[in-house]
Amino acid sequence: MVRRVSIMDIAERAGVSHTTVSRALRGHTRISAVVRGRIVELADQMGYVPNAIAQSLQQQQSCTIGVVISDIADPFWGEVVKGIDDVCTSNGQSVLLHAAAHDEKLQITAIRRLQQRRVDGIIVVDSQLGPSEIRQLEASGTPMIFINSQRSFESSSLRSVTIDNYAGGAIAADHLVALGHQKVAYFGSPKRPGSNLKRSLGFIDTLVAHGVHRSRIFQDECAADIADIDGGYTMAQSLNEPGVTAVFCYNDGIALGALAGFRAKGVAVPHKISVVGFDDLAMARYSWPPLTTIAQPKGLLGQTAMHNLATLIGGTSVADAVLVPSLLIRDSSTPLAKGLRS
Amino acid sequence: MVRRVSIMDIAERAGVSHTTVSRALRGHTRISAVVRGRIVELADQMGYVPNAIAQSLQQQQSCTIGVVISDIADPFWGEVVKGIDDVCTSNGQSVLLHAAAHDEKLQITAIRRLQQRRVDGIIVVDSQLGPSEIRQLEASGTPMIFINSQRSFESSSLRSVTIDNYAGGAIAADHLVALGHQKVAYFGSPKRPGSNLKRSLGFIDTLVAHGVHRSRIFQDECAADIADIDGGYTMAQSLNEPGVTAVFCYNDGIALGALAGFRAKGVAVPHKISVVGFDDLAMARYSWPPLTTIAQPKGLLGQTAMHNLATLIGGTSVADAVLVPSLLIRDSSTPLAKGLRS
DNA sequence: TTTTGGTGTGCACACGTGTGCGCGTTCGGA
DNA sequence: TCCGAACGCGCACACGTGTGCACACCAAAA
Repeated sequence: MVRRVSIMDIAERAGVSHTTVSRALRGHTRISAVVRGRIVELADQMGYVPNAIAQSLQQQQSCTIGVVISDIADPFWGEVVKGIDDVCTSNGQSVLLHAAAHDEKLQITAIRRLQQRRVDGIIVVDSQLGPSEIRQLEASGTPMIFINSQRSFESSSLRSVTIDNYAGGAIAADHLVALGHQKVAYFGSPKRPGSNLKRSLGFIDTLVAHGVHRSRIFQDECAADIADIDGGYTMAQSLNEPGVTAVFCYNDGIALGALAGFRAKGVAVPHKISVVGFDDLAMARYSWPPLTTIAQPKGLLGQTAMHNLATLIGGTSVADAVLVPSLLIRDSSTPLAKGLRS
Repeated sequence: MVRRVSIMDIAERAGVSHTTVSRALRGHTRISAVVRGRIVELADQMGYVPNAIAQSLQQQQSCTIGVVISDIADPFWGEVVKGIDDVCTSNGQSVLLHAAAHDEKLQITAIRRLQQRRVDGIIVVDSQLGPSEIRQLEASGTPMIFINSQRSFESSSLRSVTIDNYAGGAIAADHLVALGHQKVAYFGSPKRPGSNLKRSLGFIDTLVAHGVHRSRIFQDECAADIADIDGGYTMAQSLNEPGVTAVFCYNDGIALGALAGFRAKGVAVPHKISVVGFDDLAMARYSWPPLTTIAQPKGLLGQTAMHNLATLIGGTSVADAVLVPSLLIRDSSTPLAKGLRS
């Protein structure tokens, strides 16, 4: 940290006390216009940059928001962070970023460091924390928002912002049924048990409500230790239920893998089989064929989290927020061809 | 900022001065073992969390690195930030993130705010700053690293980390010539004039060195006000030089657009025309066909920047770093078919 | 017993900023 | 001319931490 000019330096040059300089620069009343003018000019001329650290110490607030994220390189979370940052900068706050892979220990360490830095609040994206850690955090009193967490909270300082996974599954089912599909599959992921269950339930319940018999709904799940895209590839390869004409995948990663798997197998998408993903990753637009998917409002997720966090910091209580996903129709889903009806 | 226990609180409870508490917790010598034990236990029991803000003020260093980035949602920059964060956390530092779209004013504002926060150094990703702003920053004395900036610096506190764009263009040329292509095109972008020029020069110079006549090298450039992907689409559509069998694109965005444009036009990639991109975006793997590209070492870019910044902060001077890109062969480029030779 | 040296602890200050309170000055009205 | 009010400014403290110096104490050596 380079030594910089302080208000004391300005005070000395102006022949006044540092109190006067502080008041003049902050636009305090009851400072004579001449003195204020001289101080402002002097500050500019001397290249004064206010010390936010000292201000934070004095004001007992840092105007800083901590963000803990599993993988900043993931384009999905990147969009979420962008939403957070947008609201932050318009609030005059800054974002302290801490990456912490999918690991409880690392996430706790990151949160501790942020608390040392006295952030005004914390947003945890894609939390992997267990109940005991949560209780520990409740005790600390720092306002926190969890985005797409798998659990809910009782403490007044902890809130969540999530996507309605059940509704997302239902939307996918509506779409496929409307296209005429009557025998379908769900490609799941064991890595996120909570959201996986909700998406599959919403999907299956809605299919059943539309009159699709349970025996015509197949489920598969990839291994927990491989990348989504590889899991999707494998499940597409090994799918050999005759007559299945559509697949709904837990997320776009699995769906993109499935596209590749079907292509390798010689099964044309969407003419022989329709594929629907979840998330709307940036790359979903550029796959071949472009992927029909249940889009998560990623930017909105971050913005809502930040808004609610600001409210929490302000001392007002807020409710958990649930956002609804929307159907984004591209080219990987199509009406059931006549010949494929079984 | 919630009121938290300070070393003074601990001191009071332990019946010693805050000095002793500070020394005990920092592992200072010349503190009796009994007193230290009691203080450490008390600190733990009272839930003491050291105040990094006060420490920063006292130590005159914040252990914080500022990162200014044009678009955090861009997966390319996300990987770079990940590289920065990796080194930061292992150095015990934190990352203060500030987004600032492609706009000089916003970037300067972001830098000012980081300087107010007294960050130890700043990394500016994809800078759009002009010479006069640069001079202003030199004067401030804050150590800074510019990643993939379009210019170089004289000040000892300002350094750059860039990719060797000329070499990247040359590698693309080598690859296409090796595949037998003799009539090619370059799809450029006017948004980043510096790197665009270097990539095209490296490409063209090397083609000429391989014996390709200049009259067989076509260049096009998209409009500055549209997205890369749309620019690529348009350029592919409007390409009507007969006999061109390969295209090298300024970046993957343009290349992905070109893939779509050629497909819409009924020109098969790679059988009728090979396409090579630049960057290796995450989605380049999942396009159809998967994109051959000149890969930038994105994580390394961030890590190198952070390493050099740490050196700069330590007071030692460093040189500008130039990293070399590498060829990543996928399916969008293929040997020239016999029938297409002109 | 006095001197010397080491050990454990506290005082007081520094870092840079903001603010409650009080003091001196000026001004306007009676 | 006198008095109250408003104005302009500084003193002193607070925020939480770290550290140079001094001081008190104790033990061992002279």
